[in-house]
Amino acid sequence: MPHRLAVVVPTPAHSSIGGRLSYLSELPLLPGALVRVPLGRREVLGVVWEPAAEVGAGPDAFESKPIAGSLDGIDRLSANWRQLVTFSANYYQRSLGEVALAGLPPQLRDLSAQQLARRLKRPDALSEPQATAAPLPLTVEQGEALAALAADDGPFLLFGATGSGKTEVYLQAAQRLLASEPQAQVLVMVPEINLTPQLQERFIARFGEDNVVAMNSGMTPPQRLKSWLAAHSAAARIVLGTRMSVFASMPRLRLIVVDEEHDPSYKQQEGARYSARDLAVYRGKLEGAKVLLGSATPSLESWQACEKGRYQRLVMASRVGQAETGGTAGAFPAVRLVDMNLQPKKTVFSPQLLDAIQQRIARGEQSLVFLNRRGYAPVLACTACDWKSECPNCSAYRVFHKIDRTLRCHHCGYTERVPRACPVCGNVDIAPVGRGTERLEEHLGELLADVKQANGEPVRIARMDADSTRLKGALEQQLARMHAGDVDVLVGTQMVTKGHDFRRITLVAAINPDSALFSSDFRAPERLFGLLMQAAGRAGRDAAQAGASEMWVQTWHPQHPLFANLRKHDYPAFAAQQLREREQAGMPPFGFQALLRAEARTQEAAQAFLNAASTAAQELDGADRVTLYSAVPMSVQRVANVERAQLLVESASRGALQRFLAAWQPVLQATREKGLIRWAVDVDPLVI
DNA sequence: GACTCACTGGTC
DNA sequence: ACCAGTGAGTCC
Repeated sequence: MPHRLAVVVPTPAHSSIGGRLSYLSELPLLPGALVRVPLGRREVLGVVWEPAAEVGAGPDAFESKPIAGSLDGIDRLSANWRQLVTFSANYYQRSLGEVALAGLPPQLRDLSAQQLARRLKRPDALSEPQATAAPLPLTVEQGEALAALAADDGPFLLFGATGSGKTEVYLQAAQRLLASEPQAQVLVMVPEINLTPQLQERFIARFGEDNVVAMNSGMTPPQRLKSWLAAHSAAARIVLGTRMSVFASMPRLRLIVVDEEHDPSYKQQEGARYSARDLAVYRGKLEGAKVLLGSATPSLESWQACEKGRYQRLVMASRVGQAETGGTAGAFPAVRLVDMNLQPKKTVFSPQLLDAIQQRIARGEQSLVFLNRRGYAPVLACTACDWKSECPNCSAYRVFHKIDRTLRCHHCGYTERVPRACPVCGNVDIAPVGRGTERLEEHLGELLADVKQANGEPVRIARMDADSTRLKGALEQQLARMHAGDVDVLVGTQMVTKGHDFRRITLVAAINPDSALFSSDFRAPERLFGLLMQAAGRAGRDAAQAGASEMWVQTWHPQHPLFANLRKHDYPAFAAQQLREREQAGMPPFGFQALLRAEARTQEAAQAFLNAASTAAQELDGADRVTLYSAVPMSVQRVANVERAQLLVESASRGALQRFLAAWQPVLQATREKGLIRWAVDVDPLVI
């Protein structure tokens, strides 16, 4: 046993063994090698992190165990990959092992050596890559974007209007790269699993099935292992995945595309809370790969980076098919604001909007109506006493789902049949309050009951949200119905506004987007503007109908400045206005934030931990360059009977914040509080 | 984080 | 006597 290995294993940062553990090995395994090692009574997967040392060279404070085996059949992970993991772990305050193992397919851990060997041996049916689709002709703007991409190092922000053909730019950028560098690999990230299939189809059509693999959490473990191995061996040229794929091992990575880079899904919301978009930029620099971020409504962080010259902006302002005919912003749907103050009380669909929808039905065109709330009603209430459908485990109401007569908590999942009578006073008259997509669909059905299509058939209304698409294949089926023109009006949550290329839609309506206008979350306006622009982009994608397309917004605040910029489809003006406000307030991207979150049996315990951590922090070097706010309950204070609180840390300097957090870590580990369940640091949080 | 162990309180 | 639930401690 002459060699000592430093191995990272999946342990949390706050567990006294968050760093490297040392094991013994007959062979001097090199950094990046995958090993199976004993940890307590279990056996876990680990990665060798440092060159092997002779036994006796280091301190012998504890008894090192021998490794249980090594995964010889798999190439070592590269120095770049390990550096990406090291940076991520440091930046997001997590252990090396947790980040490293999160980037590896779970089956590597579970399979025995023999099973794995069999997997590796299995010959891939190496058919000739069959690319069936030819590149599309480029617009002038697309051509210019590709030329700029080739001429510089980046990172690049492709600011392209919806329908301007960003995907074609990604495809051809990949194509040009692969043509000039036969060994190169490309990583393409998308925000949601839902968006992978259609993009995957386009990439497969262009590059052939063998060259493209997908990576997302919806895949089965064997599929994930297969994709990972294909990327790791560089057999797959293109990896298409969700945020987790930023950690895909790709030895010849030369281009990273982050589509819809503004999308909050790129921020992991539990465990290691990394931003895949930000890590993509870091990884590009590290590996010498170009980074191309794309969006019609970029994050203000990326927009500001362009203003400062850190990112290079590529602009595609016109829609494909309109640029050539000399069309301008008129090609985008006209924005119609409905002042709800002027409507009769309790109006859900204003008469104007209803009329516009009916006109579409008569012309055989489709409409899309969205409301950011699923279920029938967000609350059920007794009309006699003050009972409301509160969740017994959370500080939130359970949502009424009429379809199966249940009350469901959207936070902890607790579900019950709707009571026949009020559980407090016995009154049988309990009523839904407010509305979700189910109720909206029902209401619209009543309003349009007598309306007929041109052929005399009744109107077809469909609903699309997380509930209606839960079953396997349901989403595909609903999308197919929509594309086939079997639906006249589609009611849905914001999921209907993302990505899908519906050709026959000429009207999009936001029923009640006002809550975001006055939210305490400083990013709410940014998200709303993006959502509405994106939704508007669903309308009039077929050039012939573009002129008659409309985006309707029902609001109680038609004078809000956000809508003035929306009318003009003027993202740059909106961004400039928001950035001025952010700068004055010292908010991101001008200031930097981190949250310390705590979960405990009681709210007092959670806050006591945070306050103790805060007090201890005052003693640290560099504490004068950060601001620590007081502990506050989270907006949903209790989930599944766990009380939650958080503490905000701010600094004008990213570096100062990073240095402070690193110094704080051991203090946090040493802070004990009775009743505390767990805690975590969230760097660059999206939701405060 | 995953796991074990020791201890508690409730039940037949 | 036998559990489920919980809190504390360990893991190279």
